[in-house]
Amino acid sequence: MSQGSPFDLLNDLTWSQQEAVTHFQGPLLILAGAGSGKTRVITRRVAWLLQQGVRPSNILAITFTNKAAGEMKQRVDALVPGNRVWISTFHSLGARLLRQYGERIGLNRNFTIYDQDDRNKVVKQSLEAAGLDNVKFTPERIGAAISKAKNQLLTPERYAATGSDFFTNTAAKVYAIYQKKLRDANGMDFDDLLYIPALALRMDEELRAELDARFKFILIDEYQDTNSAQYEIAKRLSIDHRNLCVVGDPDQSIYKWRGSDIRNILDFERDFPDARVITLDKNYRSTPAILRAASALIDHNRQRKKKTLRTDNPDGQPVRVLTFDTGLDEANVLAERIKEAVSAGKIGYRDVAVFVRMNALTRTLESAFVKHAVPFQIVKGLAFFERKENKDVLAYLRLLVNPADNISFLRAVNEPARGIGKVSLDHLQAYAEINQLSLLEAAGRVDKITALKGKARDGLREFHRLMNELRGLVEQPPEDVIRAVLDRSGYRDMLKSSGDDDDIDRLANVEELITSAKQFAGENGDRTIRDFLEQITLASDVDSWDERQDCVSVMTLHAAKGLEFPVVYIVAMEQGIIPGERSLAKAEDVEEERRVAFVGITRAMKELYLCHARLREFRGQTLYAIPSMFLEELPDDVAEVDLSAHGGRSPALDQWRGGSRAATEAWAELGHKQPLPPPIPRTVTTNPDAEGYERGQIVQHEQYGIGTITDVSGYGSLRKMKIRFAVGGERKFIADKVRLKVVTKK
DNA sequence: CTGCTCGGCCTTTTT
DNA sequence: GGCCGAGCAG
Repeated sequence: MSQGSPFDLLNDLTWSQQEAVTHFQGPLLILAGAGSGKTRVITRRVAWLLQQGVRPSNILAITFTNKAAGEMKQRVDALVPGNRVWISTFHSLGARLLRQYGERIGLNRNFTIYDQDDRNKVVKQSLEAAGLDNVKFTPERIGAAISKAKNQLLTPERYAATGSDFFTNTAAKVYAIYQKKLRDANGMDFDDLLYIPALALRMDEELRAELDARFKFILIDEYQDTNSAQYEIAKRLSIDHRNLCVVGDPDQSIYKWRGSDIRNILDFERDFPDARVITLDKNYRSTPAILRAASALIDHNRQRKKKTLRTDNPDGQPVRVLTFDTGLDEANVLAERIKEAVSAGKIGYRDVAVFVRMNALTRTLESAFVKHAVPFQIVKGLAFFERKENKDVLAYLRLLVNPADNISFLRAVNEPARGIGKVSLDHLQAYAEINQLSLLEAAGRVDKITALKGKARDGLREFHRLMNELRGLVEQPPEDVIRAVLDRSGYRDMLKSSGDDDDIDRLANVEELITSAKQFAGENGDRTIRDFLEQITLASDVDSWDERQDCVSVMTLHAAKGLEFPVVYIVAMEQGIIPGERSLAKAEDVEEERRVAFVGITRAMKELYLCHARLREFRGQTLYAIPSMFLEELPDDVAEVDLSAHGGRSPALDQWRGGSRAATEAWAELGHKQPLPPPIPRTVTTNPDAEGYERGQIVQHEQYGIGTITDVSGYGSLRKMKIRFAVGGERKFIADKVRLKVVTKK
């Protein structure tokens, strides 16, 4: 497509799509069903606005991932070359605004972006500082509460007012300390990147007006997954220039747990009464069979505006539900099937995607694909940068850019070992606290800290000197800085001289970091270490997806949002996995799980396979798995294919339950190389003496199935216990009332 | 005081 | 399987 007349931008679009593209001024809500060409509409709309004479710098387009932003940039550029439209994620926008305008509100632009890991560390420190580290709330839980509060634009004080229970009180106290610690360390967590700009836009009218005038046209993709802070930013930037266009699909809202609020899209018309609403419900992606499955499933959600997806695509093969004996079988058979289909020339590896509900499920797939020599990639963004050795090196870099970054200081200071242990660091932290210094500054005054001596003292002095020396390089090309850090910190020598074989790999990894930085800087001459670090931290999982490679893509259902594949497998469609165990208690949470499944199903273009196994190894134990309730909700034309050893009546399994020696042989005969899990006795021990129950025993309950006894207390008729079930979570029972089969003794 | 090893604990989804 | 804390040796 060339940059020619408006006609070129529109002639392959439907009437509703054209309407959406050519709506000029005023608020616009596009309700776009799955596969209805929404990316195409946004991209064309940006190009169309440019053709209408809107200046590129007046357009702001928000996407859900950096990858989507990059793709949109490319497509807009192909339509209108050389434009300078601002396309990014909300978080990148926030970071950029804070770097640009932060000084107006007293922020240093060299802030470090703290990821969730860092956040939890600061929360933990804050818990300790508040003397609350003995309470039973985990840093993760408190951190999640703080995150939620920020997403709702609640300051610590206002958050404290939302509840008077013990948890809220504790979290509110910690929140205040946490926020101070963050500011002192010149750190921003993910939520701050939205929270601070949103509050600034609320309070600083001058800034708000300036940015509103700058971003005259705003487009937001995946609007159903925005949170209050993001909504506030969008709204505040659309007061003088009310050209806010949002695109989304309530059925694909899958980030409620992260603070996204489905009401943002449902109430858009209330907030903008004059909004034009355009519905795109024609699907260009999938076969009718796949759409029937998707619709039947999502129809079970009660909190939902009814919507029908239509398509003119030819009917393909039926959607198939595949049943396996075990998760291991599932993985192996998948690998074989994919390999066969590719060998037969029907598809390429790149046409296939395998979706999982949880990252933990990729491991089995990984080994099966390796075993069968099926090329694959696991789409998990930061895996490389999350390796210990790379995190260590990145900590040095972060500390160079931001000397106040105490979290990075604590990580780097004794890596390689400089003889600085926990106790010495406690002394250092106490001194820093009293004198209002960063840890690095305190390390520079180590001679004044009498409690420190010997190796620790020398080590800290040396570390301080090293960081000073390296600081001079901070504006140098990123790869040079990393090289200098490796050389002068002793990190490379440590890896080189160790006898550990793994350290050879670690060395290769940190060297690879140099390559990665070089590549990053090569794309644009003036990129610094700071930009490199920001890019890494704000990367999303899909950003690492390389579609140029001819291989099977394995990813979570969440990462799959926005993508499409000719052939899709969803594995482990089992109760407790999807819907997840923790969602079962609340109907609205199960509805979100259903939307997660819906997102997965609607990624498929031609073939869709929904897989489940009868036994699944999970968290170190093998448990019976019940097929997902969502499978029951599919229409009748879905084909059920039982790929278990004997059509579901496996003698191996029966014998295994009996625990006979023959079971091992039968098992091996079926091609299972793994040893058998512990046998489950066939003899049923109903109602053994209530005193006989012990922690750690695996038991079976008539209604809830297999579970593990997690706690036993009391005696006789007062004896109580807790059992954690594979499905349905933990429940309490009175020992001599409950009917249980003991499956394995401890 | 540091640093290693072992054992117990928990595990959704992610910017 | 992976992380954290406890316990122990140097």
